[in-house]
This record gives sequence, C-alpha cells and structure tokens, in this order.
Amino acid sequence: MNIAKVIVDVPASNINQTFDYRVPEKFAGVLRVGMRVVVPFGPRKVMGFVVGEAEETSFDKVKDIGDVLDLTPVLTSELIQLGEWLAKGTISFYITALQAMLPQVLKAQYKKELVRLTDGELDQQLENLFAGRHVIPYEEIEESIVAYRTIQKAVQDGDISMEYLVKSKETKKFVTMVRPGKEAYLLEEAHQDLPRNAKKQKQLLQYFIEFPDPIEKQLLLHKIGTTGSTLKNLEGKGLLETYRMETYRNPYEDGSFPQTTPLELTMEQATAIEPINKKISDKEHEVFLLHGVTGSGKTEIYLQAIQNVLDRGEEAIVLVPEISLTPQMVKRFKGRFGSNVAVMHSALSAGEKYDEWRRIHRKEVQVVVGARSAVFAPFENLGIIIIDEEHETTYKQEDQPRYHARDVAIQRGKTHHCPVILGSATPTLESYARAKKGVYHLLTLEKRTNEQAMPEVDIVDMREELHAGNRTMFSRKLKDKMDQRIGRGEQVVLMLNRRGYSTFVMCRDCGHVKECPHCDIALTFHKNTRRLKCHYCSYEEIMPDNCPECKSDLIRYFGTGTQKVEEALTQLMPEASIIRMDVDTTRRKGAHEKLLTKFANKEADILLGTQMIAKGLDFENVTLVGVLTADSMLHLPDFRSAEKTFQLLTQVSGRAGRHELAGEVIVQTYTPDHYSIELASTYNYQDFFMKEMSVRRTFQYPPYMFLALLTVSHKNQVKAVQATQNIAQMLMKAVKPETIVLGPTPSAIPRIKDRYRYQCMVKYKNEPHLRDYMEKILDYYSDNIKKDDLLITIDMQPYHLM
DNA sequence: AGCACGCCGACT
DNA sequence: GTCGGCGTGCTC
Repeated sequence: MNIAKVIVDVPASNINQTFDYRVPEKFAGVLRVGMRVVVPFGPRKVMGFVVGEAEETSFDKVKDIGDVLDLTPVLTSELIQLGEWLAKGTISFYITALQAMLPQVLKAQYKKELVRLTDGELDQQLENLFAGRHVIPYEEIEESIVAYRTIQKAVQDGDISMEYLVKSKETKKFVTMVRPGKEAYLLEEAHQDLPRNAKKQKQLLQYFIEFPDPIEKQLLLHKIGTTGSTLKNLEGKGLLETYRMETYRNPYEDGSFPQTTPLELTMEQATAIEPINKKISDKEHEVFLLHGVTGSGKTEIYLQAIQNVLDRGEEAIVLVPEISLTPQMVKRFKGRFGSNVAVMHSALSAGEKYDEWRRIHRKEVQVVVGARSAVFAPFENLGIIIIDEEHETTYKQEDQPRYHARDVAIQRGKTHHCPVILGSATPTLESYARAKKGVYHLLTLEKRTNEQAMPEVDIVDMREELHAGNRTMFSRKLKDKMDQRIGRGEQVVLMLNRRGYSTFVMCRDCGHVKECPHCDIALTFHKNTRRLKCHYCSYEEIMPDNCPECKSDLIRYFGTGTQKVEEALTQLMPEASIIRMDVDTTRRKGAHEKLLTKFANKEADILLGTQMIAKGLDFENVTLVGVLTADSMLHLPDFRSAEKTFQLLTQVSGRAGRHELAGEVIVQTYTPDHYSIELASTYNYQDFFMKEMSVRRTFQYPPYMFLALLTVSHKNQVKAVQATQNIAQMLMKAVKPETIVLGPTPSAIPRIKDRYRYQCMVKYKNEPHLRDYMEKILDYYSDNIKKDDLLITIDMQPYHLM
C-alpha cells in the first residue's frame, strides 16, 4: 500500500470525506485496510480508519501515517461499505457510523502535553509551571496564569513543544499463571530434598507432579491454602515459573449452563423451518417474518436454524431486545451452543464488551447473542441473522447514527446472501404489511408447543369499580383472584404500565404542577431522596412543603409508581409477600437476575413490576397476571400507541399458564372498548392489524407513508420557529406535490435544557432524493449551526415523534 | 471539532 | 508597543 485513504475522527460536515496519507516504509507490509491509525491532521494528531488504498494521489502535499494502532484490521471491507451505507441512510458522518460498529474502548482518547526541549532558562512563569519536570499535561496550562502567547513564543523559539497524543482506550485483562519450571522427575527430586518443615512448598510441588498443566495463580494458592511467598520461594529455585497471560473477562461462566439438545419439532415448527433451511443451503437472501404466538416455539426454530448454519461452517447473529431482561434467553443459547456463543449486552462493562467483541473478531465463536449493536458483529461468513421480538422499539438507535437494527440486518443479509428472520408474536404493522405483500416470507405458528390454550383474559372496567365505591387501584375481581391463587400456593405477576405516567407533584388547592425551570415537563418525585428530578436535564430540587404559588401545604405527589402500588398492596393483602421490580430495585448489576431467581424459587407470592416484567419471563407456577393500568400509554402523542398497547398486553398475557397449570389474565382499564385492548384480550392479531391499518391509512402514517422528522432547537424561541418555518418551506418546494410537509410544530416536549424545540415532519411515499434535500438544508444552515448554536437533528425513520 | 492566523481595540 | 479577544479559514 502506497497511499492510505483515511476517515479521520473529526465529526464535522466539511471533514466528512477520506484524506490521503502516504504509507511510510516501516508500515508498508503491516498496514491494511480496516485498521485504525494515528495521522497528523493540521497541527494536531487524530485517530482515523483506513478505508481504502491507492497507488497514487492527486494531492501534492500528503503527510505520512503517524502510527498504526492495530495488528489486524478491526473493520472488514464489508463493514466499511456498511458504514458508508449507514452514514448515507441516516445522514450521519462516516466516522460516526464507523465508530458505532465497534466497541467503545476502540475509540481514541486525546491528550496534549507540553514538553521541555531546552536545558536553558525559560520564561519565569513557564519555569514555575514546569517546576523541574520535563513534561506537563496540557490541562495544567489552562489552570495556570501563563498566557497563551508566552507558550506560543516559547514553542516558536524551540524551547518547548506541544505534543499531541492519541491513545486507544482498550485494556486487556491479564492473569498470572503458574507452571512447572523443570521436568517432572526434577520436581520429584526437589520434593525429596525439601526440609520437613517446608510443608506448603512440598504441597505445591506435589500438585505440579500430579497436574503439570499451567494453572491460574489465584486458583492454585486457594487450592493449596497458601500465600504468594511460598510460591516465590519455589520460583526462586527455578522449580516453578509464573507468567502473565491475556484473558477474557467472562461475565457468563459457560459451565453453569446445562447442555441442552435439539427438541423434536412440532408439525407446525417443521413446516416453518423448512423454507429457512432451504435458503441457508442455497446461500440466498430472504427476509422471513416468523409470526408465532407466545409459547409456540420460535426459539427452538432459531436454535435449529443456527445449528444448520454452524454445521456449514458459517456464523449467526441473534438480536434480542435487551439481554438483561431475558437471562433465560442467554441460558437457552449458551445451553445449546456452550462457549461458542458471545453475548453482547448493555449491562456489561466496557471491558467485558470489548472481550466479547474480540472473541468474535478472532473467530473464537460462531454465534453472537446481543442487543441492537450486535448486528455489527465482525463475522465474515454470516449464515443467518435473527431478530427476536422484532417489534421492540429498542432496535431503533435514538442518537447518531439513528439506525434501525432491522434495516442493518437486512442490508447485511443481502451482502452475505443469507436469510434474516424477524420473529414476533405481535409484529410491527410495517413488517406484517410487507409480509402480506410478499416482500417478506410469512411463516406462522398458531399453536403453542404444549397444546395449551392461551390464558383467558378478563377486562375489568375501572370506571365501574369507581362507581361501586372502590377507590383502590385493585378491582374487586383482581383482589378475589389474587386471594384465591395465593391461597393455592400459586404465584401472581402484576404489571404497572408506567410509561406515560410519572409521579408528578401537584398542589391540591390550586392545581399548580411543579415543572422543570429548564424544560417544559413536570418534575418527577423520588421518594427515597425526597427530591424532585427532571428526567431530561437532571435538574433537581428538594420537595417543597408548601405550594410555591398559593402557599398551601396540601402539595402532594400524584401518579402511580411501583412503590406506591406496593404499599397499597401490603395494606390490602398483608400476608402476601411481594417482589418489586423497577429501575430502582434493578439498578445494581445482577440485581435483576437475583430478583427473578428469588421469584422462581417461590420465595414470594407476587411479582410487581413495570414493562420490564412483560418480556420473556417464564415461571411455571404463575397462574394469574394482572395489568393494573392497561391504557396509560394509549393517550400519548404517538401514532404507535395503540400498537404498543396491543403488543404489551399480548406479551404480558403470555406470562401466565405456560406449563401444566392453566393461567388467567386480568386487565384493568378505563377504556375497555378501545380496539387495542379488546382485540388483545382475544389474541386477535389479524383483526387488530386490519383495524390499525385503516387508522394509519386515514391519518397517513406508516406503513402507508414513510416519515422523516427534522427537529430544530435553539435558545431563542423565535429563531427556532423561524428556522423551522424556513426549512419547511424549502422542503415543500423540493418535494413532490403528493408529499406532505408539516410544521413548524412544537415538539412533544417543547423545551429541553432551556432550548426551544420545533419540528417539521415529512410524510412521503416515494422521495428518492429526500436525503439530498436534507443534506442541503444542513449545508444551508451550517453557519448558524456552527456560530449561532442552532441544532438540527434529522431522523429518517423516527420511532418516537419526540 | 480544534487550531492557527490575523485584525482590532485597550491598556501599562 | 504589547496583550487578549474574536472572526475566518483550513485540515490529505
């Protein structure tokens, strides 16, 4: 390689291109496309990715590559191309797209240092600053009184120099290992020669005579029951040796997962897997939508399809919504494929994520199970990509690059000529509509593998409860059923659908609601700290005793938090034991799993939680599921709210009666005749689909139309409105007449962190150049963005209209 | 982005 | 004169 084409780590629109660098002799045989490098960029040094090579360049003054950061490329050529596709599709910078595909620790860290070059006297201020040292970190200059000109002058005179450092954050974990230093017979001899009182030394030697393989130092010392000094002694005599070995942080001990074998497929499953296997062996791309009710055995189909892929020497990616939520899912994959599985999951530490990534990168595993970003796993022989719970919103990344994992999966499926499976009991309307049109291949599983019927769902009208004088949040029916189940030694799951609700503070006298002074949103009350918090800008204040408006002391918090429900529940059923699961009780690492294990071991009668308990849990003793407020998110300003409600209710209902015991579901609501609640109670996806499709058609929403959302924010409200207005007009002129441009409208949260937010929405059927128009707008406003602190964010397929 | 360069007003 | 602030333009 003569010239390297480099994408540098500078996210700015005028830098969003490759830069040419000469490859110096010393890197000639080493440097390859896909590696990270350090390059001089103007006066400083930055990290960059080599994305291409050339023999010559049209630039007359090219600089040399400064350093190479990798031994093997971190990006395959496929990922480089995918990055370009991603950047274009989401209107992001190339560098942002590339960074998103790699673990955080491979991002560069920058440091500046001042280095003394002369032994002669410096300026007195500088002399004080250096204080005898040779090198000082740049931050010290900023804190000091030394003027910038002084430093500039000293640099010009060649007395000092500014060094720009680029460091990779990656850290590897090492363990100390111990192994015999001599042949076994020599150890035997030494063992004989040791004095009688050297008991521990003898034991150590004896161990290695029996097991000559290297062993981890900590483990060894623990086994023998001795300390490092004994070991040191033997090491000194050359009998044992210690060395450091690179290791992986292993968040999941593979041994702890009991091995499972493929289950016999039902007729339905066998019919469903057949076309998938056909595509695998034909090496052809196709998207399958696997629509199967809860408990219909979708996972077993995934597992066997993956086995098929592995048998062919190919690799598999499995995306799941959020792994910490489904430890049972990890268990199933580790159980079938053992150490051949890497797990990528947001609760892992940065180091752990890096280690799992390296296991993929080094081809030590063929399967990755992970959240959204695992779709970028650096496999080179992909045989299948599976997206479980395809309808989950966590597959959409909400910051740059704003991609949807489903789109990336399909793109990769195309390049690898491999099938992509989207699995769900409640597919998104987009996917189901595509399947019906024949764009995706629809596979349906209607029966549960255990032949059990889905649990009976009872809708309780909470308005009637109120009329009957029941002011609690538990209907009489729910209370009766809970008593009955717990009396029988069975368990209950209660879900509080809290999205759309929060614990806000209101004055009962004047109705004043405490809002964040920087954002147009009510503050949330946190009971344990007795403080009010803003969830958007982390502003905090102490809960007032009196209303700031009318001085009344009747200021109280409202809304239903899990804590409040728990208290009410304890009053109502003092004898029942409760496990509460919400963000507060699951914040600590592993707490999630602990609580679930506790519940599985029947240490509590009731599991009370938010949405997080709706997904993937499977307890054999649960026979009753109660949904306390089914409609709380139905009224959110979101065109998907009915779909989300239907999905959630269907999902949570599936938690009951998965085994021998029959289950039952009680759904409490104030809107019992809303179609999403009614149809969820009869598990009628088809009718829901038809009904919701007609709603979407009426209101011109996806899947009938595509959406693009442009949000403008500025400290000055007038400027924000004006810019949005102008943008809407520019778009209106550019797009086709049948395309709808809405705006400017205030965003759902009109102000965050003192910035006013206005948006412009584009609804379109076919606008092949929309991305170009958007880029033109960004270009047009680039001066204001840079100098006037104007912020424009563009989401080409928004999930939330916030 | 982040840095140098250069212009301009202010001040010992 | 010199110091510090800010607008402008460039980075292979």
